[in-house]
Amino acid sequence: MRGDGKKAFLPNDKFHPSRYLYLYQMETFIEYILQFGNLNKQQIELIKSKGREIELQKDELYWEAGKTVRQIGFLTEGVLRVYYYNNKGEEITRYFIDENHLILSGNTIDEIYTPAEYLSAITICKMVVFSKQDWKEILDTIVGWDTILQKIIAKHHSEKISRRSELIAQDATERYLDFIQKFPTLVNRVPLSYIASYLGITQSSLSRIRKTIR
Amino acid sequence: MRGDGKKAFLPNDKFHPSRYLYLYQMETFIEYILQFGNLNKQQIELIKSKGREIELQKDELYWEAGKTVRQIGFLTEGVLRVYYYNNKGEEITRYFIDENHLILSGNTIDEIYTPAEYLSAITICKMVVFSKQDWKEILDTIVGWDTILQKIIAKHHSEKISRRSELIAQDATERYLDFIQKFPTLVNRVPLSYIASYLGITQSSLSRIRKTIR
DNA sequence: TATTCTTTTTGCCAAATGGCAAGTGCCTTG
DNA sequence: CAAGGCACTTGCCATTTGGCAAAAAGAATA
Repeated sequence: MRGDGKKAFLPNDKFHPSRYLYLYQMETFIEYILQFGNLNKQQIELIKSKGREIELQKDELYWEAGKTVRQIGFLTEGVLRVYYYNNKGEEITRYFIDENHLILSGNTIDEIYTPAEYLSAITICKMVVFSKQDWKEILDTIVGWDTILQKIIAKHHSEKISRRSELIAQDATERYLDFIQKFPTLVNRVPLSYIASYLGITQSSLSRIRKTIR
Repeated sequence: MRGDGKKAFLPNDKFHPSRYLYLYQMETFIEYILQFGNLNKQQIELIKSKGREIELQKDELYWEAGKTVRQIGFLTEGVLRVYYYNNKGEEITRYFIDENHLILSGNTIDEIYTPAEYLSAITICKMVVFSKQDWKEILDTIVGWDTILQKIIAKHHSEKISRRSELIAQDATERYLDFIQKFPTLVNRVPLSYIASYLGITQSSLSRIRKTIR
């Protein structure tokens, strides 16, 4: 899968697959960042030196409500979901996070961030993570980094708002059609019940709706 | 109303009511900003020198879909609403903006921002506005201004997201109860039809719901 | 105060969605 | 291959919400 059989690696080689894999995730992150602003080689090296790759297993928690978040993460593979419990104790999916999204705890670096919600992996996820400290160092070192961040945040922001508010004006069928149009890559990877709670309908209704569509 | 009859002003006096009114709006803005970070006198003066007060009449547009936004605004009095038209041509209220909120067109300064939605005044509104150019000058001059902004943006962001996503998991009655709890100051100032479209229900349903509640 | 315009409430009925529980299909595990 | 566990589907019926149009209530204006 990774490397596509182009090269054979020997263990302990500095190009050992695991190392290569690491670079691959990081490369994706850099590529993403460069969409929002330019960075020179030195700056890119700094970022690379600070990032660390992690993998989350299915259903593994990345955030937990009430527990301090100490990392900034970038998702390169997999799907996460953010959810909370409403006053009836039901688990409600607030939104999904798919590939190539930054996960900025609370958006500000110097503050301690304690989410009121949970963030867990729907599928196996691969991420690049930075400690808050390293992230702050990047922020202090790279001129223009904050501008890049602001752009990314603004983009995420408007995405989320518009997705959400359009949902509410639609009936259940329209919501689902909208969902598969906006998240074509998620439909087949995310359990029905999560999609249903995201759309604000019951799982059985969604199942029926799905039947009428095809 | 303003000034509360404490003083009598003479026309052309530098303390003439209109001048005083101006300062009052600006004062509110400064006060708001200071919640998010410190500024020295000189910095405050710079901001004051750049801001301009405007008043919007009822139903007057502040943004128009497809038209470039050239201002940053801060609402000190009144209520605005952001709305768009769905594919059935219905007007959907995306959210309300009440007192003490910054209206940052697209969040980034140097870009041209062309909204896809409308922003208009529900009541008479008083605002402090800055041209993008002046705003940029403030940004370039005041160290830490961007940090303050980021905090404000982050706050607005999480407010909006959580308000929206909680709505979708509730039935119509809960949505309304939630609304009056979260926007106690709006309920009596905003026409029923706007609230209904914000909550994703019809006006007549909302009217019926309101009857059952009290 | 009468007139008109706008906003909100209602009645009636249809359509959409929920609740619950059982059924089906698929995958895992022994 | 059998047994159990999930995830999804379905049936049946209750409840909620919508659609439409008319009535009522409030506001604005002359």
